[in-house]
Amino acid sequence: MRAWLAFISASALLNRCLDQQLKEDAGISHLQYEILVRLGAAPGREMRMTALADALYNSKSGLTYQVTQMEKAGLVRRRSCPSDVRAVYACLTEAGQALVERAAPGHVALVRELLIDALSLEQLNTLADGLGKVVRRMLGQETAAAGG
Amino acid sequence: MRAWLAFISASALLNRCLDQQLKEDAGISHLQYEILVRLGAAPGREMRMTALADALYNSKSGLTYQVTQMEKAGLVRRRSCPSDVRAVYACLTEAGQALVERAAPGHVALVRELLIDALSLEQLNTLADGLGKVVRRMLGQETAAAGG
DNA sequence: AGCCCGGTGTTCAAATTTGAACACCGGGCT
DNA sequence: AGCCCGGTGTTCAAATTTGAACACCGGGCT
Repeated sequence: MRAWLAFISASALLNRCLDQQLKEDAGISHLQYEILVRLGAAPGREMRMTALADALYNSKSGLTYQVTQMEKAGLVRRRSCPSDVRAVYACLTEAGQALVERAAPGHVALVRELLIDALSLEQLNTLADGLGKVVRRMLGQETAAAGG
Repeated sequence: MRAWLAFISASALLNRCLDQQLKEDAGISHLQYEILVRLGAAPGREMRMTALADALYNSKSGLTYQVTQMEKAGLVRRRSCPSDVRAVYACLTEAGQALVERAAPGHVALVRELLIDALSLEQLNTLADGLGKVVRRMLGQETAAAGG
């Protein structure tokens, strides 16, 4: 179970550390940063609320809260969908775009320092392959796992 | 950055899934389960509050809250230290011990199913070595990272 | 003995997360 | 057209987390 212990420790520490840095650096949480990044990478810089929640493995209500906060801060804007009245798009504003661009270098550098530089290229590839498979398995059998 | 993406995805999914199972299975959160396990493994089934918080990479106030909750549930008991009036020990009660023993098999089985069984022995060793190194590096330079 | 720095665990308010309930709409069926 | 199932995003209360402030004590120094 050495792998498991290392995994949860690394996970907790990395999250804590990155959250800290982003908060000092850009005044946003790691989750808010991820929201900005996803929106920035999406076509038209906008995404459906549900799609965004799924991409971040976050609850719908949690996302509603965060988007509301970020809208107050001017980083994001809500837009309703013309073809489906129920749907809501979250759009990246220019201020949001500017903030990601300002925060990204430091964030990427810290990830590199804490994770990438600690490992060999081979270790990184193994880690990416292995955890990628873990993620695909979990997404494929969420109900099976809950049942058994 | 494939490794990084896989890592945070796996981390979020695993945590969510394990939390879910423990809540259904034993009525406790993943954090509470970890507290019980650490106490169970400690000599005398007790630990200083600060030592416990450090071991779980948790804040002191967060631990105070959780221990209070668990004390109400009868899983844990507070004991003050005779040699240092400031110190407080959290001790595992018999009910707490019984709960871990009841919850552990299912938890371990799920970890095995979701993580261990998805990977080869070689992948597991690489992952344990790599992430272990990451953890040691982070613990060694927490202040350095905050400064740069 | 007296002072002071650093460590201990708790308290508090504010922020965030969680999950259930909700209002509302789309689309398939008759 | 009318019904109904399932999906959309939000609201709400309760639980939890966060971080600063706090009260208190230990131990080294004089």
